[in-house]
Amino acid sequence: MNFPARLVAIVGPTASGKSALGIRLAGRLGGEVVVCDSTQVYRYFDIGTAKVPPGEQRGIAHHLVDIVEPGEVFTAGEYRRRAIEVLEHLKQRRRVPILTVGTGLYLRALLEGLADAPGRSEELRDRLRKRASERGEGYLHRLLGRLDPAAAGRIGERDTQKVIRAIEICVLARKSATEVYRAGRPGLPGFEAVKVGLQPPRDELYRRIDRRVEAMVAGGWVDEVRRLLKRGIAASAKPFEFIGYPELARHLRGELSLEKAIPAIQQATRQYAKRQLTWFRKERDVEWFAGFGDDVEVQASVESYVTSLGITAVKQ
RNA sequence: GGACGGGUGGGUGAGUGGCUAAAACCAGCAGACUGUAAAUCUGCCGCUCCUUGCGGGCUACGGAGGUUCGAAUCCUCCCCCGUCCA
Repeated sequence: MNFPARLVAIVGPTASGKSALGIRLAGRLGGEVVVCDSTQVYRYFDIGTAKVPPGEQRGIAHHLVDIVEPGEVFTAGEYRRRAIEVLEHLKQRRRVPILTVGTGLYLRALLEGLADAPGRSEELRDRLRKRASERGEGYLHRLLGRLDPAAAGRIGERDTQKVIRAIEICVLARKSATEVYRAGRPGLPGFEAVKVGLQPPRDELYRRIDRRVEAMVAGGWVDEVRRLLKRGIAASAKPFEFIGYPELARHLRGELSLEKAIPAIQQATRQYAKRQLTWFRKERDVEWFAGFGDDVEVQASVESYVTSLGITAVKQ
């Protein structure tokens, strides 16, 4: 009853074929896909976030997609809570969770847990930002220096986003963020993760990204953005920060031609893929595969790796 | 054919005699990142050598000459691009 259940986490940069591999593994192992992606949680933003359309899911359940409205703020902490619910549920039904991971922070939040720190406070953040604009550059960092010198030391002065979060923890927890972190992280009790990484050759990945962006546009991405705007979703909503959406919104306002928007989106996507690789490279205990997840040979070797660890097909 | 304007490192583009291997931005590469993470931030970014140092050498601002102690910056000629006049 209480022995740890296994889960498989597929990590890799965007367009490396995680979804295809996830569906394939889920099909073979009697599993269900649990998406670990900070953008696919948002409803209505479908094409640009590369959600797998229902028609291509091959009957495999996909969890943690379309769970929040565009106007909502979603966080790593919230992801962890929601994911744990899903995992417990799958465990009860003896289904193997197959995580397709684009957002490294979310995987870490799930597997290692987050410190017992206070959540976001929009009010506090607004106050901090206001004071910062009055007192000028460096104010927030100096404030953090007083509250938590160690944190100020490791966070760059210009990294306002992280400086604010650290101050937020200090103020709300009434002790330094460093101290809060020192208490450790809870991990993910009851589960054991098998991590599989996709790392196709960089040049091939970049080519595939370029082609995929073109395919997305050909597949109606611009219309999707038009509908989102028409629907009244504020251009300031969070998902409108995701790659491609700002560019296409500008295009629809007549400020950017499609001929210029497409290369810009391709470039931003390549840069994103690079950042993902930087993150995943230092992820521990990942078994790496040097190809794309939709390649049948890669699929076969991942499958045999996973089954060799004792994760085998459950009788249907 | 003539008159102007311009040719700078992968790109855009500053620089009008030494402080310039050459601002800034972009691209690229590497990295950091415990509640915005498709975010945010950092470093490197001509070649090369080593005793890795605010170190040495070489190459570089369209081309070739020249002036000067010293030139991306001044002069001459040539080539190319743009605009205008014929």
